[in-house]
Amino acid sequence: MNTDQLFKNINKHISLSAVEESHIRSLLAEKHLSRNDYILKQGEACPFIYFVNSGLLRAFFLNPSGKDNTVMFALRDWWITDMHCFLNGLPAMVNIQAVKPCHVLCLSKASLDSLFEDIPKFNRFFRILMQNAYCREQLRMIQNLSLPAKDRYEGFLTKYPQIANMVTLKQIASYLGITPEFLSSIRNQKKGK
Amino acid sequence: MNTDQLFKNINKHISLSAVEESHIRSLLAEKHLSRNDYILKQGEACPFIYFVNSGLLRAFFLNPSGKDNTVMFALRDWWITDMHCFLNGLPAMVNIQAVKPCHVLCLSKASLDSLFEDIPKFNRFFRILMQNAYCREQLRMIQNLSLPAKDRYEGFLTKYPQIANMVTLKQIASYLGITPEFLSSIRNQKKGK
DNA sequence: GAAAAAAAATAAGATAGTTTAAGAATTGAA
DNA sequence: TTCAATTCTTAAACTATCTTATTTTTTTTC
Repeated sequence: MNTDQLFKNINKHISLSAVEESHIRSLLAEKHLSRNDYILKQGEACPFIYFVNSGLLRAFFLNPSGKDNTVMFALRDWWITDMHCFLNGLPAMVNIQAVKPCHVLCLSKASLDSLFEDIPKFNRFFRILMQNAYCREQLRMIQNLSLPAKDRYEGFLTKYPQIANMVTLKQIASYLGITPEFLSSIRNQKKGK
Repeated sequence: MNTDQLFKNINKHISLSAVEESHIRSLLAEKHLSRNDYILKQGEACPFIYFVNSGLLRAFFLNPSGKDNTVMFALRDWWITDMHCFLNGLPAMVNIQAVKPCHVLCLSKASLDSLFEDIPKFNRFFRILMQNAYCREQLRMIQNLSLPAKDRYEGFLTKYPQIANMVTLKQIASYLGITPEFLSSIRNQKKGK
């Protein structure tokens, strides 16, 4: 199991001893996903948080009438889960699916809780993770509220150029909260200029 | 300085000794705000996080063309700041203004950092605060993307009935990302039924 | 490398939400 | 208590975005 990327990620914020690292390693499972595989489905239990070693995942919500809304993408070096349901032991609200073949490391809720107890500074690490996630989400909210679709699209291209290159127009539209047809027409306008 | 509410808030997640409580108390300042007073203005420094002892605050973003978007409200027992700018020492992106007269406790970034060092379990407390904030924001994002304005309005009334009673229609519209005129017409439709 | 499947483009008609503007109702400050 | 300011309502014209349907292009699979 390759955990280099993971510990590079964690050590950005706290420093772990070799013993602590190997303790964490003992709590992890790994999973290889093919394109389109699901690691989480709406309505099912959500006992894991995933660290992305490689590949690209997409979390999305299907509303009762089948409309697809992308909650987030996760590239290499990102953490992903349905946080609310993971933390509170609730059935998942969102689906998480591999957009590209993925290699992920899985940490269960029980293991995470044990880390908070056994390695107290892990609280600090996760606090920073949550701070960043909250700020990112808040910024997205401000932009969704204050900008028209075209500007949101340009913001997305600037902020996540790698992701923009790996996902379909449909998935970008679903992230921006517009229809693929409308995004297609936005692209077309831009070309015109 | 009345800190009962504050420690009730903190002790929901960690338990503090009397010594720790009085240490925290020594780091706090308090502030009384009249209606419409600002505790934060876009572009200015954002060195504090505020705990609301009483009253009601609103954080909002004014885009270049003057459109007002409400980022959050904060009632008694809530924490509020421009989190991204507070944590990273950046000029504020949002304004925070008293909707009703307020009594708030102020904690500086430097004091918060010192708490993370001196009372390590404070990391746990703040982690949980950030988890909740992130999940709340994510849920709001899903609803904004997947629901029409009328449903978002009903969701707001159900989730925050107290706030709905204390703020203007204009401010609710600004939170929902629609114009006051359109919210007024939604209200009118509902009355019709 | 060809057939099948999925994605993207295009276009016309429909709708949710905005803009502007004016009058009615509330609210706040003196 | 009154007056000025703000907020709320209403309505018509307008626009961004959606829906539906068809065609073209790209991708996947056998």
